[in-house]
Parts: sequence; C-alpha cells; structure tokens
Amino acid sequence: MTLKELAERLGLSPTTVSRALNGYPEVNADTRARIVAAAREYGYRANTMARKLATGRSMAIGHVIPLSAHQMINPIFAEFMAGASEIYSSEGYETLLSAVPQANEVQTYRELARRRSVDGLIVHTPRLDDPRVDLLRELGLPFVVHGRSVDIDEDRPVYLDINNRRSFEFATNYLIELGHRRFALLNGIETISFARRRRFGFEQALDAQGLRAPASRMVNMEMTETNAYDVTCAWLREPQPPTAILTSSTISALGVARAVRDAGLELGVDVSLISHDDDLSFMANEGDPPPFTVQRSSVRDAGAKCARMLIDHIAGKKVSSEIWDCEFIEGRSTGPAPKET
Amino acid sequence: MTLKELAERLGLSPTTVSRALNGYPEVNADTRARIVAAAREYGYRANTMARKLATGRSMAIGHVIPLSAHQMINPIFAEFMAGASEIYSSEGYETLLSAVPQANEVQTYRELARRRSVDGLIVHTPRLDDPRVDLLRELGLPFVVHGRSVDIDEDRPVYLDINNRRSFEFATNYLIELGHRRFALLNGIETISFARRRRFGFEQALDAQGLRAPASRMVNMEMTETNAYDVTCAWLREPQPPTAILTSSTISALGVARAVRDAGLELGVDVSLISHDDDLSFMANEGDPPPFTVQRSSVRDAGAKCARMLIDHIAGKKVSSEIWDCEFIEGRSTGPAPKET
DNA sequence: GTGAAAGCGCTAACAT
DNA sequence: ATGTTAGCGCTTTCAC
Repeated sequence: MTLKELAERLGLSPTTVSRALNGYPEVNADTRARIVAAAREYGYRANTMARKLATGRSMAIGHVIPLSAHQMINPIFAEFMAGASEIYSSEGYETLLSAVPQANEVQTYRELARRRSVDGLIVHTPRLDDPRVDLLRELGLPFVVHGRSVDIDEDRPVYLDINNRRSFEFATNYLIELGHRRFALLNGIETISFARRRRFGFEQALDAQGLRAPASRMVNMEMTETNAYDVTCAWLREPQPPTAILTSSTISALGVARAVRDAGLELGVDVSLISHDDDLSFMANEGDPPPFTVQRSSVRDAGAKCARMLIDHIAGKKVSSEIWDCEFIEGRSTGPAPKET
Repeated sequence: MTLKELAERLGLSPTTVSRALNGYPEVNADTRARIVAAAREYGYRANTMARKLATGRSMAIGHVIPLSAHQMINPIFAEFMAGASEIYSSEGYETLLSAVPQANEVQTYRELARRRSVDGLIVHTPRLDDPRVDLLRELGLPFVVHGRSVDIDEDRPVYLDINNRRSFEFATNYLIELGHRRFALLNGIETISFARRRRFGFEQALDAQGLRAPASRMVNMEMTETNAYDVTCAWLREPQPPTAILTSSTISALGVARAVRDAGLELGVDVSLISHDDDLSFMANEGDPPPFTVQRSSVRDAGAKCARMLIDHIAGKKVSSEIWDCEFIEGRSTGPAPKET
C-alpha cells in the first residue's frame, strides 16, 4: 500500500494524505480523521526509503564501536544503548550499529557521512586527543560525546559527562574520613579520558589531606578480573599493604575482592573497596545490595539524555553540554579502617 | 557530487556511469576506466537512500534484541555481532539494531516489515514456541535463526545451531569416565531452547550408564553469579554432595567456583566443573587458560556464518541449515573424581 | 556500448 | 484546506 494508492482510494491527492499523516496543521479535521482511519485500516506505513530520499534525512543515529568487543561486552554500553534506543524509537529514529576494527574507525565515519547513512552520531568512550571530534566536525555530522574528549576548551563539542573526577574525590574523602591512610588506585588505561579524571580526583583528595599514594599504587591496566587480582595480590603481600582500594569497574572490583579473600583478609574490615564503574558506581563489598552505592545516575538515563541532545542538535536547536554529578545513594559504611600497624 | 553531475562532467549519461560503477558488463572497458577514475577523483559515493528507493532493497539487516539488556551484556552476543558485522560491511549491508522491551517485540518486527527498513533479520536466542518464526514468515521477511526454535519439523526455518545436546552429552561422558557418579546441572531457564537441549544431553549420558541426577540437582535458573553461588552452596551442604557440576554460562561458573572455594573444597580435585557458555564453551577450573576447553567453535564464526546465510537467503539462493558440533580442544584433565565416601 | 525516459514513494514549493 | 507539479538520486527497461 503506497501513499498514492491510499490517496486514490480516498479520492484525495497524495499531498493531502501525506500532510494529514505527518501532522501538518492545514488539513481539515474531518479529512484527517478519514485519512488516519483509512491508513490504519489498510495498515499503511510510509516507505522509509522514499521518505528519506525526499527529505534528505536518514532518520538514523549511528553508533560506531570498536570490534574488539571490549566495548560491546561492557554492561555500561548495553545500558546506554537501552536508554538511547527508547528515545530513538519514540522519535522515529533508527539505530545504526557499526562494529568495526579500531583501525577502520576513521574510514567508517567518512563512509557514513558520504553515504548520508545517519543524521547524527554518538561518540563513545572518548580518548585523549581523540581524532573523532575534529573528524566529525569536518564531515559536518552532528554528534554528541558521551564523556569529554578535551580538557581545555571543553565547551566546543556537545557532550554529556559524568563527573568522574569528583566522584573519585568524593569516594577518596569518604575513605579518608573512615580513617584510611594507605590507598591504592586500580585504574583503566589513561588513553581513555575517564581514567585520567578519576586519578585526578583521587590525588586531589589525598593531597588536600597531605596524603599521597606512591606511583606503584596507582596502576593503569586493562580492566580484567585477572589483572586486578594479580595487582592486588602483589600489593597485599607488601609489608604495609593498602587498606583502601579504589577501582573503576565492576570487573576489576571482582578481582580485588577475590585477592583480598585469598589473602585471608576480610573485605570491609581489613580492606575497603570502592568501585566506580564507568558511570554506574557502587562501593563493592560482598553482599547484595552493595552496602554503599556511590551513585546510580544510571547510564540508562545518560543514554536517553545523549539521544535527546543529539536529536535536538540535529533539529538545529541549541543544546548545551552537561556534566552530571554522582550521588551517594546509600550511606552504609563499609566498616572502619583497620588499626594502624 | 551526484551521479548526474558526475555524468555531466564526463560528457556521459547517468545511465552509463551507473552501469560502469555497478559493474555491469555491457560497458566499454575504457569508458569504465575513465568513469571509475573520475568517481574516485571527485570522491563520488552513491547516495544510499536513492539507491535503496530505486532498488527497493534497504541493504540493512535487522537485529531485534530485548531491552532487558541481559542479551546485550552477553559477551556471546557481542562476539556474534562482531562476526556478523564483518560480513555485513563487506557485502555492503548495514546493521540495524532495535533494542525494545520484550513486550513490543512483535510490533517491532511488524513495523520493520511494513516500513521496509531491513532486507532480512537474524533471530537470536529462540525460545520454545517462539512466535517469531511464524511471524516473520507471515511478514515475508527473510531470516536466519541462531539456534533452533522448533524440535519437530526442524528444517523449516533456516538456522545455524550449535549442538548443545551433544556437547553436554560429551562433557557428561567425560566426567563419567573420570569416575564421577554424583552429578548436578545448573541450567538456564528452559524457555530458552538451548537450555532444554543441554539437559537432554546431560540426562542421556547419565542414562546410558544407568545413572541419573535427582530433580533437585537439575536446576533451571537465571544465569547470575549469585544464583549459582547459592544453589551450589546448598548442594555442597548436603550429605552426599555432587562431585561434578555442569553449567551453561561463564557467569554461573564463577558462582559455582566461588561456592566450592568457600566450602573449603578444591576445584578440579573435589569438584569438577564444566561450563558451556552459550556457544563458547570451556571447562572452568581456576587458571588461565582453562585447563580444558570443550570448544571454541567460536560465536564469531557463527555470527559470520549466519550473516552469510542470510545474505544468500535474501539473494534467493538456496541455503540449508547447519548444526555445528563442538570440539574438545585441549584434553587436559581436571583431575580425578574424588573417592566415594 | 550508450542514452532517453520512466519510475521507485515520498515531500515540499507553489498554486488555487 | 486541497491539489499540481517538481523533484530527491538512483536504477532499469527499452530504444538506438
């Protein structure tokens, strides 16, 4: 069933039918009602391709993610997509997923732009000196960054970021207040800009109290359980092991927890652990629910927000970047710091 | 740069240029060379929407996945998509992702069909009595099922499945040979057809040796670490605990491993554990690499294969379903069964 | 081997 | 408030 056919059956012109169905105001209410009824009756749906060609808009949002799968396995990514998808479909957008090897990344964006496959893009997990921002600007494609790619001149791209610095500062302060003095930070690789900000927050909080963590206790690694396990084991074998460990993903938190247990120590008594997973954060001792939740500003909400920002951006509306603060949700303590030995 | 513009610059008709660029045979070799050169020079790319409209093909493959995120978090899904994506892009297809609440599933497929948004679909994680197969057939959309939805009359939809029954039979036999007699099965919920086949394989192997697992030792649960931990703890507290546990996901395997350790037992000595994660399977004791790999028939390959099958299917080629057998890759034992007590 | 012309199904000026 | 007319950029008969 095409628009033309529908129009013929109604004895109207395709134009009127199109207008009625697309909610243009200048259509007689009765006519519109008739048209809408007929459309439903015949199960008419506009052919997307025709519409796209005519309007020049693809009504699709692109997500280019590295094929390494590290990204896609990430529960954070899934949550983000869930939030974004909801907005997309409510606004009539489709989701175009490009899983490509990191090496083809630039080429993929170029192709997407040339073929006009998407109206806009979300940039995930910005890296330091990320080429994508400039690239997309050059290509003239609207985009929203989830995170911040640049430190100076932050306001140029539209972005939504979680205040990673502040949440780590906050968490560190919390542990300081509990009496901890020997800290360690198990962080992601610092090419991801999230990771660097987290370290800043951590160092800042320690600094303010005249404390510091030695370089050997601020580790940048790929966030796997095994890595976290190994590093933590090494720390715990040292003569003055850390009593407070901060890390930045659920996965690594599991490794830390295992190492603590295997060292014959108890989590929440001998060692306090705070994990801040990308945007979804909690203080992970054992138990469910976790005894202490840093925030649940919810990646899902972030996904929805980014989607909305992008759609507005595409529509030419003025959108401003946002930085979301983390909230501590449940204040249950993880137990006091151990006595100084 | 449009086709028309390019044609004008070359002093040719759009028709010829189109034919040359699309590899039609009836174009003079020289003309074609000129055209191709010019196209590259000007960076010409055909507008996908126009092409889509003209050909009636959307050049997109749809993946509808439940918003519950359980699916998307799944590393298996990520691997599958990685494999499929590679084929898609090499064949000029794009990936359309629809993350929708399970409740809107049917509606989503209908919409996709009516709007002609995709040329075909991959059906993930078929359930028992899955409505999608009949629905898609009704809608006339080509599709390939990853897994099998129906037991009887299996050959109707095009599918690619891993032989789950056989891999569990195999794994169970392996444990029987090691001397185990007390078995337990930690399985997914049986509305997922994978899960049921796994149980069949497990029971079949036991049966053949005159063994059986009591109903209380064949549990269907959502595959979370916590669930697995709890169930295993309960089992291990019983007077005659199982010495061999089979489970069907990496996540649940972690829970089992933790429970075994917490019970003061040793994995690979007191309890043998085999995990078969969706399609990516291994025998999980502690350590890396796992001491015993059931298979790595590789979900990625499966993704690529499904993609290829679907594309052929769309092209009208005859495709037949496949069932892939698992292979045991490394035969290192997990240690003997404990003495009967 | 090449081109002219007619769509694909829709939207958007521009009438009326 | 409705219709007429042109496209959108490409593919594809059908002539030559």
